[in-house]
Amino acid sequence: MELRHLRYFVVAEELNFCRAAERLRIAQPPLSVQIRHLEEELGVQLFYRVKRRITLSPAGEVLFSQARRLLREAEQIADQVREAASGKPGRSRLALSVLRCTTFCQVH
Amino acid sequence: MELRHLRYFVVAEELNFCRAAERLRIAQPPLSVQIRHLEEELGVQLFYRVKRRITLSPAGEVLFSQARRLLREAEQIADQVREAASGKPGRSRLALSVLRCTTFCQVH
DNA sequence: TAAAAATACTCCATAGGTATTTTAT
DNA sequence: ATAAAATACCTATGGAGTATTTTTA
Repeated sequence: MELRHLRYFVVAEELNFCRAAERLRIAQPPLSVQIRHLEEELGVQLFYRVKRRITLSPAGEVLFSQARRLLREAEQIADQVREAASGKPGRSRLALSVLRCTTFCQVH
Repeated sequence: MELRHLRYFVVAEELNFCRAAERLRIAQPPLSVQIRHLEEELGVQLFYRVKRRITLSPAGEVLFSQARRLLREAEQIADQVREAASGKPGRSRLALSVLRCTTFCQVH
């Protein structure tokens, strides 16, 4: 599983694959393929495909909220790293939130 | 940035690139290249390369702890999704911890 | 001399594109 | 007729390997 799969998945959730592909600036078939790869790797069906209409499966709903969170955290990490390199501690509310959450997770 | 970069990076941190590459079952040059790509994308130096000896930069240290956490969370997400698909709520301590942390992060 | 990182290629796996088919509006 | 997903096939980007160089211990 790569972040690319999750980036595609979270966009694909709220639209049909055609419009999602447009948003992602890729063609529709590659998007369908990547979603299928993700499903195969997880061993789980993420979308119900019924009559050329896609809807999220329960597992897909779990992945949607979690994937969105993970992608947001990945962005925050990149920001933190850049801040650390620029010398400034950069105590933004966002960065602090991440730090607090990290501590919370490590404790539990 | 992809999870692959972070997987390579966290292994590379604790060893020299040669031994890290062995652990990752890839050759040393591709590992060096991927680390460099990560540095280029972040626009940040992660390792000090002094006299063919590598050490973590401050930004690298930030990334190390955060990347380890993100990779762990990615694993937990995959587990959660598989559990959701298998029908069982699967209230493992790990899964609960993630859920709690998610709530915490979303609130703040 | 040995050991480790970087450089310069070569190769190939696979992400992404194009064309087409299928199916349900 | 239209629109959307899937299938088949092709292309090409870039990840990974091999060989070599550089540098330091």
